[in-house]
Amino acid sequence: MVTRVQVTSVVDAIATDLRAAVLGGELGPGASLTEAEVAGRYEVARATAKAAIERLVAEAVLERSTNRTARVVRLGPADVRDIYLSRAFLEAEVLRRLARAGTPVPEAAHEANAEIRRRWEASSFDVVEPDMRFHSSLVDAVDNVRTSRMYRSLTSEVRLCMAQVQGRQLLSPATIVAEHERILDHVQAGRGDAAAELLDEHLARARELLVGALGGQPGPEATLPSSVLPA
Amino acid sequence: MVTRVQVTSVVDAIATDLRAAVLGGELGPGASLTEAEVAGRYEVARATAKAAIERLVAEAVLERSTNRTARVVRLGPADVRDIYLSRAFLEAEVLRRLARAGTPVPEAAHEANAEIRRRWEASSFDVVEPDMRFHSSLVDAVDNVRTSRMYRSLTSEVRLCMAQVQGRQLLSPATIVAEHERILDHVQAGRGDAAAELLDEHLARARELLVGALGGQPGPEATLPSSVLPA
DNA sequence: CCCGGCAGATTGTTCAGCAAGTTGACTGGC
DNA sequence: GCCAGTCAACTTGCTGAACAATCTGCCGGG
Repeated sequence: MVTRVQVTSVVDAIATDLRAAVLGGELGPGASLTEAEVAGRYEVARATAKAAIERLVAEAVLERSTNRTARVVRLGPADVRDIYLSRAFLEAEVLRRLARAGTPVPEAAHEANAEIRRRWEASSFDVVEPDMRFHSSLVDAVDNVRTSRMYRSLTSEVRLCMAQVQGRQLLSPATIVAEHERILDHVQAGRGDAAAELLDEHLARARELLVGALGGQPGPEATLPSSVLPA
Repeated sequence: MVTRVQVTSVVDAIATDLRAAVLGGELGPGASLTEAEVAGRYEVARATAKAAIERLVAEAVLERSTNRTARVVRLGPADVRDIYLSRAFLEAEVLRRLARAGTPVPEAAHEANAEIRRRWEASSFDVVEPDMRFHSSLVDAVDNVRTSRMYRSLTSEVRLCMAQVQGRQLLSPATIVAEHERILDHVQAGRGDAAAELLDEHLARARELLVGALGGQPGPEATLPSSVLPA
């Protein structure tokens, strides 16, 4: 049997650590990251720090323009809407394709949803990890590497959102579990359109709560019944 | 009035030039690109060449694993299917949303299609640029920066495919123009599902021709009538 | 013929340094 | 007091040289 080992370069390790720091909230939005600063903190050459920073800029974790120092991105209401809408685009179509192709719902999706339920019953409200896992497992089920890759970049930004609203309560786990369940049912039964519609509402609700937590005004659609939610 | 100037760093310029070389076919699939080689060719420091190469690796124009020299990616039949399927995912949903929201079809889409027709009437068969523009303009019409960004990374890979089949004739311009026209009609009339279905067939056909040109075996669905094309 | 090891090529990373660009504070004029 | 211009400190973009670790191909020994 072949066991693959993950060779991580120094740049990799630093990028990973910095990403964790941002996602963990140790580096808040707008925090500046100088090349020399990073180089000093990890005791590496400036070129190495530069490479790590550039990688995170490419990942949209940091932002920087020429000759200016990198900062942790600050996601505003417009960004959240943009992110959640593109999520909806991808995921809705994925559900339709899964339903049409009759692909059985992946076990991982059920498992992830069960994990949310378990945490909720254990009075834990930190369910973003299994929630992400639920959605990702569905996208991965279409077995398309580019689609999975694109979705991963979106989840990374969603995590960033979560880090920036730090523990603020959003959708209740109970609601999440129930809606996920219904989505899976629709997919399993081949009702792609229904699944897509439900997902749209699910994401729209989460999105507006997130926008609210970030201090934005609710979108116009937030006051309409979900059945007429615009695309 | 404020005019924005595009400041391009050396790394930028080199990456752009190398990308053009790959897309222009001067660097065929599998061609190796040493850091020292690039540094020498442009008379820059190796670190600069390295950065340019890494950027192209991130763009999936080049590929490289640790301690190994970068090569121009060679796209196989599996890659083409993967790319075109993810294109279909994104674009189909875009068409549905445009149709549902009643967004008027962007002028740029009509214009791009007209350009294809003009070139065809001028007996030119190089219509990939306006073809791409047609599809991109539709995606851009939903006005979602992340979606546009994801689609752009796909078109970049499609261009790479085109570079690797070098002028081989694929879909006839006449077919392309007609199908585009019908897709626009469906969208304009609010028939999202019909538009999505048609797009699926359009892309599936292009995909299998491309796979054939790359020497792959046609997919199982290629022999079925397009009406039952799987998702 | 196969295997091991050696030499050259290539990458990962460091260090020191310079030019250009940015930032912020200080100063002088109004 | 406020604005504009100047200047110094900080920061980034890029360079050139260097060294260790890794990879590749070749050659000789078994």
